[in-house]
Amino acid sequence: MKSTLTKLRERERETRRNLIIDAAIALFATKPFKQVGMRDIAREAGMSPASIYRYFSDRDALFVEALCREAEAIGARIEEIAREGLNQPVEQVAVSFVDYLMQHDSFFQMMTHFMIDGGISEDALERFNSTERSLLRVFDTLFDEAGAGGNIRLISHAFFAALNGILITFRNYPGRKKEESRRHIHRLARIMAEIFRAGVATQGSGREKT
Amino acid sequence: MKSTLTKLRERERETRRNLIIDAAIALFATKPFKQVGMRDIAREAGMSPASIYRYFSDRDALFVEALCREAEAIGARIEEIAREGLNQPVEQVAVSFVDYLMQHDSFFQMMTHFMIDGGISEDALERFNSTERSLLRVFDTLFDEAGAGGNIRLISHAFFAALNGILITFRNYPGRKKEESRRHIHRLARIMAEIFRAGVATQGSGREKT
DNA sequence: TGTACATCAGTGAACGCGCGTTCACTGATGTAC
DNA sequence: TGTACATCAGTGAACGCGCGTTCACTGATGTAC
Repeated sequence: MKSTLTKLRERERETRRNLIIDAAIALFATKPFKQVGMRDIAREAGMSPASIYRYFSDRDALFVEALCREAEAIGARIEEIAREGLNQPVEQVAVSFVDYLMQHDSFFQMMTHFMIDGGISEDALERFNSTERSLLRVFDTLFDEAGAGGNIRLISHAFFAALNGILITFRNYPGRKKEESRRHIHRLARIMAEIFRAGVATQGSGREKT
Repeated sequence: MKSTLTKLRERERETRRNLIIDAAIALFATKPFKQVGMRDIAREAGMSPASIYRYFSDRDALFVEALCREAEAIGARIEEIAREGLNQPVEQVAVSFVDYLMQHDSFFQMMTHFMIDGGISEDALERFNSTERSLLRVFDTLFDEAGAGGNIRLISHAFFAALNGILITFRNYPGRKKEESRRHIHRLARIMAEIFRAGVATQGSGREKT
């Protein structure tokens, strides 16, 4: 009897927790990552700032949770696109990936934040990483099915990194309107995919000589 | 007479200014970008924090100046490597580029900072951008001389972005020691170069269909 | 040569603000007997 | 059924701290006459 009751309570606790994450995500759609503060999230979630700390040890823990949830969503979407098996899965994935992250700008900012500024807590980092790894795995299978030669793991790492790089470098390329940037990024993503398909097919990249 | 005097004064002013930038750069070698504050720089330059504001309108202005100086250094180095005309210029450039930025970690952090977090002053942004453009031009000529087909500008954009992406994604890949990360990044840079050489030669990437 | 005034570099201390986080407390719900 | 106590969610206000930036002032150097 006791156990069912505690279970109930835990479930409720879990929903509360998710509610907070939802609030954060909702705000990320509104303004840039760095401008989303604990007070904002509390207001959005309909509670006091102090309450959040009953569910998350600190800001990073909450943000990592949100980030991971999003990363999983991206992974699922990519997987789906790859599985639909159109004629050019790599191109499709590339464009979808960059487009998604452009559409969810705060998440990209958050991702780079965690990647660049070190000093995250051990747990958060572990959590973030396992998510990143599973995202990379999706890219692995993509190139596997595209019949890439050589070290597939390295190629998919390179591809994933390349797409991130496109976003970082040209997301805010100044003197360009938003729509122009989008087009440019799309074009670069497609070119990147083409280059990878061609470059990967013709040679066994990734044989480690060292 | 007056003009020579004012010129003298201006020159002195210029040296002071450079001295401050030097101080900032020296600190960047010591600790991460975000941890370098105005007080630190002042101490390093041997002056009071308030004095810095006689030479720079604000923090961003100073940092952009430092960033641009570094970017020019990188550009020069890349150009030299490309000009030395060894058998694999693209690979060489790729590896040198990522290695340089790993060795000057704070600059990479600074670069991404300016790229990701918008809201820089108009002038700073303009300054930063012209430097970025000239760096991109170095990559342009690299691919030009490598005999790339298609739209060279787009290819070099993609390559530049890809290298940035490698750094961002794997610079701090956790669970890896620093030396391992370095090796992995080097390997990815080399693979990226190989893929680009192969992928760019075989097809005319970048024909805009849209 | 001397005096009054303008200009400008330089400064330590203080301001101001944002923001994550904690404090001390309230109120509801469950438990023991 | 009632009473005393434990547990836990929730909270507004306050704390604390970092840090960019400004203030009010000093001192040296140049200029005018």
